[in-house]
Amino acid sequence: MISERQAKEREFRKEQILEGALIVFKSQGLERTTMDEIARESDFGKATLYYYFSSKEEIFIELLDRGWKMIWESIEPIIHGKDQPKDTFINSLIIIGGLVTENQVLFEFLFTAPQTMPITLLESKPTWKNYQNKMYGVFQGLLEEGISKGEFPQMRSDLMMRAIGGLFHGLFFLGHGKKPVSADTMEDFISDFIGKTLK
Amino acid sequence: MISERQAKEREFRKEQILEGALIVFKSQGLERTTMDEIARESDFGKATLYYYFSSKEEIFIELLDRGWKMIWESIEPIIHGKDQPKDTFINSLIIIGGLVTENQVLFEFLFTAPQTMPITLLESKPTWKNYQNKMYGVFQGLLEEGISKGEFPQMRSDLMMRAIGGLFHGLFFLGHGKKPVSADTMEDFISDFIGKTLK
DNA sequence: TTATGTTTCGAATTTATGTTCGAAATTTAA
DNA sequence: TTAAATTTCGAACATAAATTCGAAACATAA
Repeated sequence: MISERQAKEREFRKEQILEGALIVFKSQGLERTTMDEIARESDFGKATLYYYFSSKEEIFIELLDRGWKMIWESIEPIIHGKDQPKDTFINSLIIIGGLVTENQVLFEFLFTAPQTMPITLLESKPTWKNYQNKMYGVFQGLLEEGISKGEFPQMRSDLMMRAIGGLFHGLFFLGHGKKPVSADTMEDFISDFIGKTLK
Repeated sequence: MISERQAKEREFRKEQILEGALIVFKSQGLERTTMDEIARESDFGKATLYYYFSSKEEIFIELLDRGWKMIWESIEPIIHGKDQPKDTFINSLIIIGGLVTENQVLFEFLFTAPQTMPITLLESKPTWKNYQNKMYGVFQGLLEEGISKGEFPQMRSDLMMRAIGGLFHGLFFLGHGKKPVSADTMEDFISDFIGKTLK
């Protein structure tokens, strides 16, 4: 039988492991990350990792699930608010921008990990993918609504969605050199680019 | 001693191997690609691959080198032409767009591979990276020149470069689902987006 | 034809690393 | 205090896949 406190400690240790794993995954990617490195980084024995997680993939997936859940939950209230599409859209982007600057390492991982992931991990219909789909769906819906109401200029919303996906990606990488963006640049970027393009 | 014809045949076989490797790398990434698969795809024995290349990484690098060389050489004449910055800029993008639609598989690889690549492969200052840097440098230079001449609206050229990097990336992926873009979409995209934003 | 150079590849070798095992350490609760 | 439950982890195991080996096939040129 596990007490409340024990459960909390167990959860805390999971988080410690996830934190260490994030650092390694972010710099090495799924394949090149070894359980030895995660163990070293999180300061547990390698076998202990298997006490908390059943495999390396599970750790990876859990990072994505928790991260995307956080994103979704942070924009949900705004989405369900009563603002006009354009305001909802821009406010959501600003919220996400804020999260990103708070949490560079995590977000760089969230936005880039899916591209380096084996297809098998997508076929299991993971939780994080649902949140991601919901989010993209909402954004595209807002764009379309905004266009039909004349709040946005006439444009192909699917193309614009591609651009936005690319833009968020571009926040982290210039060209393909690995040079993370600063908080200021991020602010500038949103107000400058989104502002000019959509207003 | 190797005759001219032998050299050509050898080069041809290298190309066969690279062609097979591209298919596998593109769908599996560097890590999950096995020499067995490259051998099967290119229809050589596994050991034969080592006769032509010294390692799996070398094959990967050679694909990047040849690809980026091709991009650079295709825009170089335009860059050295006498057009105004804005025209040079847009024409270069159009050229690249053309190459991309001709060569989807290769370009998807060229634009996405660097993100999945171990840092060690970047530390060796590879040839392809030089071409890439030259290209980005030229683009940023054109932007700055165009801004100062009033051909482009006032903007922060470094931010716009980030956007452009992201846009090219976004051509291939919507969100993070692996759904390559069609040739038409690509056309639309360039004329629609670049047109609206820069003109 | 034959000797020399070139190319091919199946099988063996090596290495890296994900996962499991089993015993020890620690914590909990009576 | 002590026994049961929980947590920890070093060492062993298993496997996949990169690379090498060595011999055979093939081509070339005298």
